[in-house]
Amino acid sequence: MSQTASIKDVATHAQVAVGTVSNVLNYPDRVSQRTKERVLKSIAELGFVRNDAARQLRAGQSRTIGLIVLDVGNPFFSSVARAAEDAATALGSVVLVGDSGQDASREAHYMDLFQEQRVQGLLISPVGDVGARIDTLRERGVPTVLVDELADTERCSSVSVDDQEGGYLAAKHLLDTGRRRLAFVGTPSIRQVASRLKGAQRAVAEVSGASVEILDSAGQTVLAGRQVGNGLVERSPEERPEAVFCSNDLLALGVMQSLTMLRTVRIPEDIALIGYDDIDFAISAVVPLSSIRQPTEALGRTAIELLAEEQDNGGTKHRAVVFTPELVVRQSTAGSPN
Amino acid sequence: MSQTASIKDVATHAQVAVGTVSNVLNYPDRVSQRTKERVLKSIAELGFVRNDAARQLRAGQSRTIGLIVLDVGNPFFSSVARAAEDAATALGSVVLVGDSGQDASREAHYMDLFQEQRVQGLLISPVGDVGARIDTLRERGVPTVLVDELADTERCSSVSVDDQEGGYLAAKHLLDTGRRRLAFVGTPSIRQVASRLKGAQRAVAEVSGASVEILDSAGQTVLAGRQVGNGLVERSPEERPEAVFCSNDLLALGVMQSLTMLRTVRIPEDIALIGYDDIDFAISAVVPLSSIRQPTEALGRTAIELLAEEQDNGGTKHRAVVFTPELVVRQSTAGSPN
DNA sequence: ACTCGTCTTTGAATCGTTTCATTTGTTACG
DNA sequence: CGTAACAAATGAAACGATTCAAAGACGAGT
Repeated sequence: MSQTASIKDVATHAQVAVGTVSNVLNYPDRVSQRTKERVLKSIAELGFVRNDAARQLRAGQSRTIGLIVLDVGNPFFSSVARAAEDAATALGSVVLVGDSGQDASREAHYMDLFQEQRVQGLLISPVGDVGARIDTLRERGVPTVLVDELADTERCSSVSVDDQEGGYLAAKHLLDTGRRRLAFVGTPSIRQVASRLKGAQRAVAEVSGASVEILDSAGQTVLAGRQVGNGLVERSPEERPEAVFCSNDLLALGVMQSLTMLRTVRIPEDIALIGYDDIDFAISAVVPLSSIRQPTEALGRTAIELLAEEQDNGGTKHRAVVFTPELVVRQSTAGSPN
Repeated sequence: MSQTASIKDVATHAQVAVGTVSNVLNYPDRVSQRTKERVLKSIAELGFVRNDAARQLRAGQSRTIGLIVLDVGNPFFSSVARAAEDAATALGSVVLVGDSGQDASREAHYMDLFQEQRVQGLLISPVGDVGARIDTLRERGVPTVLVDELADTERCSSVSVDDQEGGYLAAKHLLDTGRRRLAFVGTPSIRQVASRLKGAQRAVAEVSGASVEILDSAGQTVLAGRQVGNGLVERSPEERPEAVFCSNDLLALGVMQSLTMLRTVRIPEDIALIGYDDIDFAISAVVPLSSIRQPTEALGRTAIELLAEEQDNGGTKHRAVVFTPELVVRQSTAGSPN
């Protein structure tokens, strides 16, 4: 009564065979008008709802796509995730989002989970070394697309943004506006961050007398940025950098909070500040934040497209799509120092 | 070879019965040390991974909890979602997040999906009228907990925050600091927004000469806020409100962007501004934003707890937990007008 | 009346687990 | 030596859908 009705119950109720009910659901054209009506009526009366587990078991595959991101709280990733979800929905699939929190063991946990769920495919911003697992998945027919990370196209496809170029753009901009003593804030143990740093260092190397100091942050969050900012405020003015490049906007906003809190440091006059990602909140910061914009929607959409491609070609051909980031100048890097 | 191994393959390989393999996985104590080792070795060699669909089919229920939110891009909801995920993980469950985007049909879509997945339970911030569906789910043994919405405890449990009180606190604060002509920005068709408005109106009614104008926004996003803000900037100074209460922080940040863009309006001198939710970005806004803080972690955690309670008592008893919001004063409402 | 072709319907087999009543094996004790 | 008691291993049945070869229904053509 109150329990869920199965296809068998529907068949009994409508006085047809189970196969017929299944046909009504999956191949309506094969069933005569009269029978179809009767079956649909029974379905409605019993409140029948398909059991997805049974379907999947039979089909051998789910309609689910796994997505593992570094931090869902980060607007960059939530934007990518949303774009991926929309694209997947259009294809009749569902996206399951897992948050690794930049922790390799949580990442592994989600990979296990997704493998147990027999996902159609996997989108992942990797933390740990996932190469071997990706190989295993590919052998078993589960294509993987790296997100925000360049892949070896022998192995799998990827969508990414040229992080080194982004880092170069940011540092170049700071140098172009007259700053020489730069600081880089971030966690270089993360590959994207390391690349951005490398790009920045390349720009610095091009200008004589320019330098870049590395400030390792404890994470990539607003809180971590605030800690780094506090450290800067405590320094004597001459020891402070003239410009700070943060490896993402959350960090930059945190640094900005610390710097502006005590009003002893002015942005951009004393210290210029630039972030990365151009999240929606960058423009409405205390001092509107310059940043490097990444095409998040395109990333999410393309990731799903590449996955579909792999499914079509049986996971034999891989493609690496690389987008180019864009400099967005706002007040936080305006004018020049002195 | 490259295909996935089943429990049967493992059994053959380890020369035991399928039931034994299952026991190794689920009741290791029932199996002798020697057999266990042999089976585990086979599992490793074949790279066996449990098929979750088959497990669920047999079990009749999944380890999944569905969560439907109004907007994952909103830090309020992403924070609630994260807390719920953490709490669920501790219980060995997984949370599937669906974004209704405040659209009843997308909401219905996700409810269908979750029902097909035979979720353990459902957490939902409802848009449309979901009462009937919740009843159906309950009859079928799927408990529901309303999130950020007060429930009729005859029907289901809920976790919410006293929105009317929050609205009252916000408006009272504006009035206490001397403002009289208030404006409320939001979409009152959303219940939470309507309650906040009601609370604000109550506060206004207590002060003679005070008034509140309602500015209906097209959504609850930064963009919608910017549109409303543009409208305010265009008004002559005497037609502008002295204080603006936005039904969430995203709107408030949008309004702030418009107002500060042209520098003709000063915050808080000309117009005081207060938001709602106290998202992380409120503090780092152009003018640090006053807001009403909601206990998001507690909401998410408690939602999962209530779900667990319902599972224990068979969905017979329901409980409505209501949290109290808190005023957070920052610069955007400092001082007094004139 | 018979055959052929087309359209519809049937129901057993299958997917990969878990469960549980049985069987088999081992040890202890009278 | 017989058997009770317990531990370990077995394998068929069940979960609920989809698939597909086969059977059934019906009309048209000869």
